[in-house]
Amino acid sequence: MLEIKFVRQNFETVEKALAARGHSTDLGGFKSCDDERRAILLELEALRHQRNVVSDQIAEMKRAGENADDIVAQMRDVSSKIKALDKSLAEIQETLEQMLLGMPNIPHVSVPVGKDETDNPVVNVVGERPEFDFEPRAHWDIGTDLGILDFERAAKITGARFPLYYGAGARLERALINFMLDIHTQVHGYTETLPPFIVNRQSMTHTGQLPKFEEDLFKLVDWDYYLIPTAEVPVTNIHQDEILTEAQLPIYYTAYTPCFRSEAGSYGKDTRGLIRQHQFNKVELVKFTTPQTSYDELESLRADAETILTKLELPYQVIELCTGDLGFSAAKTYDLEVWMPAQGVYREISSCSNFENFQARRANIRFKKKGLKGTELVHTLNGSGLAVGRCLAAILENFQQDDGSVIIPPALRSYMSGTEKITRETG
RNA sequence: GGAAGGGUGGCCGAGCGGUUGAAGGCGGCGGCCUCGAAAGCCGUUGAGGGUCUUCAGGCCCUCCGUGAGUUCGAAUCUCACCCCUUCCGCCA
Repeated sequence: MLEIKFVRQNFETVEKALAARGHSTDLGGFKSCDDERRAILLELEALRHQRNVVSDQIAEMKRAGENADDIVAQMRDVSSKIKALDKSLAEIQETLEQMLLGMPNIPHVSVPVGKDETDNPVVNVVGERPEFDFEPRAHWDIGTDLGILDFERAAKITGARFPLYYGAGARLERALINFMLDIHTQVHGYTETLPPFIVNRQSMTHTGQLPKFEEDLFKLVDWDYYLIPTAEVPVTNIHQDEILTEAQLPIYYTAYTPCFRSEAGSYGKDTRGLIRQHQFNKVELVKFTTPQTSYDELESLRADAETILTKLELPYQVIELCTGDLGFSAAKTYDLEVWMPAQGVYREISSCSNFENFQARRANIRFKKKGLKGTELVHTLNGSGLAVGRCLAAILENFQQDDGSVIIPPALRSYMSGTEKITRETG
């Protein structure tokens, strides 16, 4: 959420920034609401002041044994006025709040201007794409033939876009999760967390999924609870309504969780394979930092995610999201895209973002500097480190052999009891 | 699900319907003492918003789980909800 004062004082900047995102906001409505709110507030505070002063008078008169019936009667009037104003203030405040909750973050100055994903510049290309002397097959064919993936039966159990793994496939997924968590905790200094997979409406609002993107979420019937679309939601909300000390920062968390997304509006997209599922596994990285360090922290967060791809020997590229493709809450985002030989394209496998204080303001996460008065909002960041299902898909495709088997990347073998290869027999 | 108790400032904890923004303690900060430190002593120390001012700061409003209500006046009374603890029942 943007600060109301900031929007008020930097109208043109905000308008321009939101336009660059392709966001249409009627800021005129905001202005009149904001003016009205302050007018009401002024009047209300004056009346409250009067009430406070006179109430003290009444107390004194009563103590002195005097009769205060006259002013008490007067105050009855003032009180009902206060009540009425209170109500209109609450209403206008709610309207204003909803407007602010619906406004996306302002892109960082370094973010390239563009209209959609075709304008995202490639920052870096890493690793050697594998050469095949045969036609590389898609991971869904490889996995199904090996007997480690079963999309048909998954559809019987639930429906389309759900995964079912067997044997070495299930084990590979688990190995990837453990591998990623171990690297991030033991090498990169993140604290492992295992958060709830279901969160309440407030948590979803804090990180920006609500109120605008309700249709992307799975909601529980009869509960105001939602299945998490990413660990970002529960983990960022760990510190909601807290005042941290500067010495505590930065805080690094990593979490494995399943993620649930309705994928509304993506019917017909990536209908086959593990790329777009309603349920998938992900290891997430989350940081809480001071405003001064957050952009350095974004670079190191991205490097932490890249480490996983490098160790797995998967070719990938780094792109920077342009203003038109940036997510709602993000000020700056890098995407990591892994090479998928069968499709001949790079596919997103990680998204690393700095939200600056956008989420912190919604979630009320602040910190205090030693010896100084007042508080400051922290900056929050997060990134996938990595999406596990897509990672498994990338391994199947990049490490596939002519005979339909798949080599296990060396870095993972110790997590697979030394298994070097998945074959039809071992699968 | 049944019964009881409780949610107060960074933390712990007191609080008669009217100088209680809130005693006391811890922690933090400043000072005294000391070669230095500890201990001890003294002082200081919440957040959000509005408004005035060149700044420092002044003035005002709000906040004692959340939301309604009673009252001239609510941390204090009433109701509903949420959360926590303990006991009983059930259960992975």
